Amino acid sequence: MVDYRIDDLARAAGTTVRNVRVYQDRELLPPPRREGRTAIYSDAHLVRLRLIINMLERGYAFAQIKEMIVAWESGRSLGEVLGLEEVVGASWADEEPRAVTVGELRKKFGKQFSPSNIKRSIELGLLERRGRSFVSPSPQLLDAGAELVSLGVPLNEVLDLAEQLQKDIDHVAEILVEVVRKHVLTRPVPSDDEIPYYSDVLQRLRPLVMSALNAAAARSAERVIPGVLGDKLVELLVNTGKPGEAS
DNA sequence: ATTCTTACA
DNA sequence: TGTAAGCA
Repeated sequence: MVDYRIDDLARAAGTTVRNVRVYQDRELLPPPRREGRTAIYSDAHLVRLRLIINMLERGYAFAQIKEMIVAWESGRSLGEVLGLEEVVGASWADEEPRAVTVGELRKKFGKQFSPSNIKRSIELGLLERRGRSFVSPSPQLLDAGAELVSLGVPLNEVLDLAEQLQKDIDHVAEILVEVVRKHVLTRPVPSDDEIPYYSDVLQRLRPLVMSALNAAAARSAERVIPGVLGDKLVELLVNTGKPGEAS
């Protein structure tokens, strides 16, 4: 474990002793360990200090940085901090696998519920065999698919879509995670006092990726749907769809 | 010699 | 954010 005196810490982070003291007074930096009269900082402090400086450079005010840190420490996800949770709804957080009967699947997919489509769904991980019936690892995905089918999209193409979506999302998620790994989790083997921080980051990675994907998808949908369907059609659909809420 | 606190600009 | 005085 590497210790720093205040001067070492300031140098390592590329700031001044004075500023470190200010951040400390403002409670942006956790209280250092005390050895007699002098303050001893750890790598965790350095990581935090770099975060503070980074946010300052990006124009955040002290109060905002503190909010972030408090939220972080109280164990809330970044999504919650940014208020995305309300937009997303709790549904994105976690979903439980659900048992689905053959009868249910028949009802949802009608005569397109064929052995070959079942086989493909299983290959794609959309369904799992449980003896005579099935389990859906992601009921949301299943429902979304069922809705497309009920709208008249052939199940074959829905499965094509699911496969493509899976690949694309995997790719994007990998990029996000890799960026975090590269810039935040910089050590292959964290030191003892970094371990809490690392596990914190890992724990937040999942909700973080989901928030990011959701936000990006929402923006993308707004841009792409009118382009594909044509502005007039969308306008018509929006106005007739929710008469009460249409602006 | 260095750090810490307080205070002022 | 920098600087200074007085202290441990």
